Amino acid sequence: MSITADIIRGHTETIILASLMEHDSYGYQINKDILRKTDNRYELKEATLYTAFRRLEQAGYITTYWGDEKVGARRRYYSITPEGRKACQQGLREWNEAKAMIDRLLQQD
Amino acid sequence: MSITADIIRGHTETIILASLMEHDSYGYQINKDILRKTDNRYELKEATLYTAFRRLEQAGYITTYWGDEKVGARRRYYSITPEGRKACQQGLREWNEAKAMIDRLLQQD
DNA sequence: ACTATATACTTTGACAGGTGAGGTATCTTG
DNA sequence: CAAGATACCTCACCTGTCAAAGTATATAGT
Repeated sequence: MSITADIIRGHTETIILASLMEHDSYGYQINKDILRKTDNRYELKEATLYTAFRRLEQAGYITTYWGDEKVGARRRYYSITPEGRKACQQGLREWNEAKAMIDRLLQQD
Repeated sequence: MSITADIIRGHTETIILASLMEHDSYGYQINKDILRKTDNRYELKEATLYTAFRRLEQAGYITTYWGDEKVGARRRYYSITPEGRKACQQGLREWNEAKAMIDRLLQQD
């Protein structure tokens, strides 16, 4: 596992939820959005992405439906639920707390 | 695993190295330092701490020696090596990069 | 026509770090 | 003398990540 992935670990679900907060989307698109937002520095591995979707669905944080593409590959769209929105906000709060904590632990004083 | 632990995952080694950057120390003390620095909000589990020591030693980032306590339980002290200092600085750089990336991915825009 | 590339989703098995639970031993305090 | 703090260690298990493989459609280049 790359170091970056290990650092990201634990934020994957919140990152996906944050992306779905903007609008419904599908796996491939979400990953491309992540790639764009990070200036091509990071994207989730497919297996990681899709297993995260399963967990989020199981938790009731997202729902899913098939797109009605006439051309190209089929797309499975995901929609965030009210519980998912709460979980996203909670994840964001936890991130801010963890960030402050780690910053304090790593700063030389 | 607690949510916090999952977020911290991947920083454990850098946190320990950062602590040893200040001065040689031993497991129990390092953990108490972490607890103090985070206002009692976080400490490593013992198993996590000691397995991390083994990894860091194996990687050549720390060396170890027994303290010469006349009273009380024996203490195994750890000392950071030049390679460990480099790894700590590298870990700090990676943390700052990852932090900026996650911040961008989680911010609503 | 064929090849490569991009889009798009899925499953399987393995790996690595974190952790609960258990153990050992010493010292201090009530 | 029991309880709690100090101090260390190991094992088995869990969970998220990921490499690898597979399926299918569309497009661009040769």
